[in-house]
Amino acid sequence: MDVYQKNIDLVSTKPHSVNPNLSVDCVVFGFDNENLNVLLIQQKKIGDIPQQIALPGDLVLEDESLDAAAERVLFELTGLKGIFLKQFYTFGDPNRVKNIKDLAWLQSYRKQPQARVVTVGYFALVKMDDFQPEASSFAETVFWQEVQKVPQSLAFDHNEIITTALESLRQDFEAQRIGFELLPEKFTLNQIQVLYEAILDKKLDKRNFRKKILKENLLQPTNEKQKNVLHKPAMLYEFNPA
Amino acid sequence: MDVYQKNIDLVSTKPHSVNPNLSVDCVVFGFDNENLNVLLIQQKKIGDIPQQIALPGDLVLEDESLDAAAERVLFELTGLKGIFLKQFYTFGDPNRVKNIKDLAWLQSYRKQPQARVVTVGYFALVKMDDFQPEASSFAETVFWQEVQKVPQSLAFDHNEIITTALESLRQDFEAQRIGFELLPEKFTLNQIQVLYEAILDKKLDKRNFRKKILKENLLQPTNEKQKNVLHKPAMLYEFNPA
DNA sequence: TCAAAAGTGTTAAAAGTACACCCATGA
DNA sequence: TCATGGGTGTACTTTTAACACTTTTGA
Repeated sequence: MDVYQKNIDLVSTKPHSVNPNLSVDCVVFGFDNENLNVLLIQQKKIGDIPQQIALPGDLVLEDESLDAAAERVLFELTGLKGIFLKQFYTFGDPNRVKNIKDLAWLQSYRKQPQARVVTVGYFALVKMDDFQPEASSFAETVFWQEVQKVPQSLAFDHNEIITTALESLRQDFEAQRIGFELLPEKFTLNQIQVLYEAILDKKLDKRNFRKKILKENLLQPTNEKQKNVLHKPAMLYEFNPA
Repeated sequence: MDVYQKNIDLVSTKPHSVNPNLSVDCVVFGFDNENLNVLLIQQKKIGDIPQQIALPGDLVLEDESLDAAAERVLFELTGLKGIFLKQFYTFGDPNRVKNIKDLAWLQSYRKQPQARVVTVGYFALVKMDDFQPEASSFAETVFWQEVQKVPQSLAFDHNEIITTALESLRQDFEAQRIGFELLPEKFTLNQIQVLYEAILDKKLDKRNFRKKILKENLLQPTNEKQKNVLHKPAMLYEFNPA
């Protein structure tokens, strides 16, 4: 049922005009069967100002929901779509886009570079080799960066946004059993363990981990094993939809 | 260390001007040793339009952080201060203030009644008798309403905001051991249990609950008992700061 | 003496934790 | 034959869950 069925149209702003005070930033975490990465862009070069590294993010359109804005902005900058993005926190320090390091970029890309911008943070978790990011719009390049190796000098307050997103990711991960989507169709138990260790950033006991994960009855063994490995080949499992 | 120490002042907006697109709404939960309540306001009467019930909330000032805005707005409408408010979600449906039922109020109180407004939700949990709310600004009255008895017809999307706030409250409550602050200085074990049951909205086993809560070593018995009760008087406990 | 809430223990099942050795493979 | 990661079981502790009767008080 549409709560707004009785609405009258009060919108006076032009369709597709941007709201200069409201943006979204997307923290897309990617797993490569080894490390947890985050998707970053390098801003296009402007004069002789050093190019900054940033999260994909941009202003929201006036007639667009926040969720839709996150999806659109991620697509425009990185070419990625079909990613489930979840809102996690809104960053509203009045000075968050007032640092001198960000001035040149703001003056080049924003009609109101002095405007206060509140940004709504979104995060997602994907399998890296399912997506081929391609830079466009004001992104010169797009790349995956290991979470532990993200430079401490991102544009705006993007380091803080990533830190907060990581906390939300871990909370969600411990609460629910998400994560199998991040593995190949067939995978070893050790691959899952590496995934869990990457996200939670701690070592887990092999035997206890296996007991726990198998007890959930979400995995079933295939009759295949690893090939061409320099050790005893591991059994391959698959996700059991049930 | 101040991240923004190198800032230059880029603000062109007038100090204390409001941002027409950004608001905060406060969901203050109160406990009266019996039920969980939520703090609501009744809007001031405008012509012959029915007065609506709403959450305390209003637009954010241009040079104000979101946290500060939540604190200020709550104070302006209800007189309450010194309450720890926690951000929980941002509501950004482009039509969330476009329902006809809200039109008269918007036209009376907003310079740009047609503006799209994104609202940042905050919640808090307090002991009801620590605070005496007093209506001011556009609130005609302020009152506590039992959570189960909140009318389904609040202004804007405030019913949805309360529902989401309740989920966040419960999540926080199960995760951490908050909640003792909501009781009188000396309290019975049953009072704590009633509090837990009110917040989590489910019955708990008396013996198991007592075992669990006492094992945490946060409570110590006083040598007082209830008086003038029509049954065996209960031992009074106090919070043990340690 | 009655009504009302206080107070109390046991058992069983489930979940978590710590820990060490043999196995299968390719080089 | 060696290096490498795969694979397995047990004992102990902690946590959770289910469940019923006696006690103390004021009316």
